[in-house]
Amino acid sequence: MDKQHYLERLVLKLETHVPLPSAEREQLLELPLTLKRLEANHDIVREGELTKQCCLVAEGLVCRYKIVGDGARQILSLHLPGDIPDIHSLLIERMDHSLGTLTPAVVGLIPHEAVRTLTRASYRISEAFWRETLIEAAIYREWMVGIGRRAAPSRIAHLFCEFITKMTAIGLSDGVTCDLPLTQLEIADALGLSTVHMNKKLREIREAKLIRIRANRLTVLDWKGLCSLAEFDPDYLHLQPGAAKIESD
Amino acid sequence: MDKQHYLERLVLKLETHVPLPSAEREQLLELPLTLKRLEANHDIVREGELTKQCCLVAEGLVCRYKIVGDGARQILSLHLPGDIPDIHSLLIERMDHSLGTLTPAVVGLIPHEAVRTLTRASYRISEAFWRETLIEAAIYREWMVGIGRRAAPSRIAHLFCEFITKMTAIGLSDGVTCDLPLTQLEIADALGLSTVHMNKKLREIREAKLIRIRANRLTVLDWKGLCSLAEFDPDYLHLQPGAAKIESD
DNA sequence: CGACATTTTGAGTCAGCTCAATCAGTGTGG
DNA sequence: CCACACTGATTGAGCTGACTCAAAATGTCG
Repeated sequence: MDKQHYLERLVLKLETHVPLPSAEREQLLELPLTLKRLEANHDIVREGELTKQCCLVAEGLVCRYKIVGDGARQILSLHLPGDIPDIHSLLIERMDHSLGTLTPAVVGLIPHEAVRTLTRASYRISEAFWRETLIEAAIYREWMVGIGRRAAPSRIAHLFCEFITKMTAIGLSDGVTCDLPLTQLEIADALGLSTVHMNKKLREIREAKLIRIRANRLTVLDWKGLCSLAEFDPDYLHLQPGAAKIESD
Repeated sequence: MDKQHYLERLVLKLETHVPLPSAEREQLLELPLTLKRLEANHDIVREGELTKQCCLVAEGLVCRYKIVGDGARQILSLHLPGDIPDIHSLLIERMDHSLGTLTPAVVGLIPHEAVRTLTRASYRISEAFWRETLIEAAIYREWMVGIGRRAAPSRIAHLFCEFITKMTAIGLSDGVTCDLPLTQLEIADALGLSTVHMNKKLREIREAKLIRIRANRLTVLDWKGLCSLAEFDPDYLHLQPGAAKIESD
């Protein structure tokens, strides 16, 4: 509801690595934001479109995806509140992929001009945004390794590790349990798997007592075991050096 | 040999989208560059290292890669002369992957401080670098789609389309033929395939008379056919709007 | 010519796929 | 409260693209 609150989440994220002087922080908090409430599975921007604004995820879960010739979808990234998944459109206006909601969501649209004014006036702000896009690229790399070189169970476990780590970092999880508003089809589309195979391997992970999933809620029963199956090492997320790491037991 | 020449290639690339004022161009051309000649298959930076400099590819072919637990390698990107593959280390010093040569190469090391001075003084320069990293992210996305959702022949064709398009963009190919200094093992590692399977599917593409490969040289025999197999649409490379596109026939 | 890297081929196996039901949960209208 | 519709999860039964292992053939280069 509260624009200020949503922008604060953005600032918090941007300050993960380097704190901003209060003048810069103020400017960010004054960014013009047009809030929009969206249904689940609603496209925010589509491949090919030219954009003059970018979108801050305020509530809900948003994903980036592409559809290939035979209709298969590859989900390329997941975006939690505080993210501006299309901040890149500031410099590359034509979208080479689509952005859509996975759950009912609230997004805040911000005109490029407003952001550009800030990034051009302050290298600290522009570096903070730039850094965010670099971390996203690091996540792409990790996903690529997973899709290209890891077996299905490992990939699935990796997604859970990453998801709960990111949720914990923004205060939406205690590191043990969190909402997981994804269908198995969506997880499969993110991992380059079929639903059926996903389902079978997911059951194995459940039966190995690594996690529990009930009513869109993920609970980690054995963090160490899950990380080990996933070969999960959170370094690539480049969270704050002193950030609360998820501890096992 | 000529530092000036290598930096000019960098500037040319940075100016692909927005031309730089001559003052900025001059500053870039005066960046301090320590040239280093490297063997093939030599690591430039390794995962986990902290860096105080970044590396301009001057000659040769460089790749980014990660090794997973069972020893498999995923090649994450290929870098041609004019690239600074680790420009991201300006803002994220710890490497979450390795960078190595695929051929004998010459790289020019540039201290972060020198680049930072320029990016902080000129938003045009910082935007140019930022944009390069965004285009690289777009390439990651396309690779992810390929690895996750395309069959082997299509993936292989896609790599050739992308490679020759990028080589053409920097003047190292006429759009029909170019050096391809990659072993089948390396191509397989970039595509998330095994060498054996790669080899068999590659033969099919050759037998379909789409390409010819001889002595590390790739020749496209049927550009339209190759693009169609690959579902290749060069938009994601975000080449200059007016850039010379490869035409069929 | 030898030594080594790379490519090619064959044979057998398996992870992951498709197709086709079935089952469970959640609404919705009557 | 029940019947129906719909979405998502689950299961079973093949099928096949891609993998591994192993060996042979072909380059390449000092």
